[in-house]
Amino acid sequence: MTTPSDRALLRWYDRHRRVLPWRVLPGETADPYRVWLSEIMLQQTTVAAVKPYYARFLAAFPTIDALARAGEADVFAAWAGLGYYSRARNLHACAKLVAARGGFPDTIAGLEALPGIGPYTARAVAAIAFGAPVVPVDGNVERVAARLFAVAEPVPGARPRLAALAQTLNTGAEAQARASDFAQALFDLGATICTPRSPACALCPWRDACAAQAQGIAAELPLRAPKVARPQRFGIAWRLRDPAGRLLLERRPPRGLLGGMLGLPGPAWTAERPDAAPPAGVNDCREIGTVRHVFTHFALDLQVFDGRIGLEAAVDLVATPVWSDAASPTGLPGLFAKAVALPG
DNA sequence: CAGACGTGGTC
DNA sequence: TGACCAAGTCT
Repeated sequence: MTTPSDRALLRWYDRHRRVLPWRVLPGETADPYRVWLSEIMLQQTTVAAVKPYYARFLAAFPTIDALARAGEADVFAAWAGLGYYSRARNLHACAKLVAARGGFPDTIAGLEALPGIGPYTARAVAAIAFGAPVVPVDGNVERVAARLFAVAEPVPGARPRLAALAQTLNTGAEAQARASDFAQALFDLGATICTPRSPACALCPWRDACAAQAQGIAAELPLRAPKVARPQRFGIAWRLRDPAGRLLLERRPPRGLLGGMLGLPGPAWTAERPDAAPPAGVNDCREIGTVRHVFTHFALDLQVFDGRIGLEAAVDLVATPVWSDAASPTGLPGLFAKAVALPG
């Protein structure tokens, strides 16, 4: 067993670093706005899923000022499909604050005080955009640390210990001098070598320093607390058109599930299959099919119905009616995009 | 502090 | 097919 060498990791990074849209090339200066935007999008979200959203977002909102000036509905529409929609609300609020103060704060405390920025993102932006010598601890770094130090305690309980161990990795002179590269080297190591299922230990620059590799348990770490079962829920969604053929949508409440997003109207979702009686003022009701959708903490069977409705009845049915002229409206979260796309 | 909070890809 | 997981944060 050796000690994990910051120099060895950086040498590996110089040869194998991923090229990503939000990542600058060697010698270029990072733009805090782009670093921040990418970090928010990447929270609990894969690189592949983020790439097209990042490109569209940057085209629509090229600067923090452009984003700050944008309308809330446009920000939500650009985020639709990416999930965890409180990120979009906090993103916009954060942009307004940062634009008003003339730029991002460059300290961890200053960053963490902003909406949507927690311990991880504050350190990621501080390291990547401002060169602060800190180790942002995400799922990748947690996994690397759990294996490197053979931590057998399960997460999330082991999180504080893993974070403390991770901070010991950047104490070398090269890691201090190249804080941005060092943080991203840890991400890349976790994403391409020290992967969750079948780690490529033979290719790892820290192979000789890895306690889990020495014990032959690298692939088993980190241990996780047992998951709770996902309950099943049922719901109904109405695809109602007015006499002009426009589709009735509603703006959902700002907080909670799919908060702030557009959706199809329908009764609250329940643990039992609901009665599909059409609301008052709905005519020519017809069942189209069922959409199955899995959220983080429950699964949903959503029965989809078509029908016709008048303008007055729509106001009674929906708190905030939004009429869509488009044949297939965009800007909907995944669940309602599926329901709208259901052939019928 | 444990639970809420989306979605799509992988094995 | 289903369980797991991905650059977490908020309450």
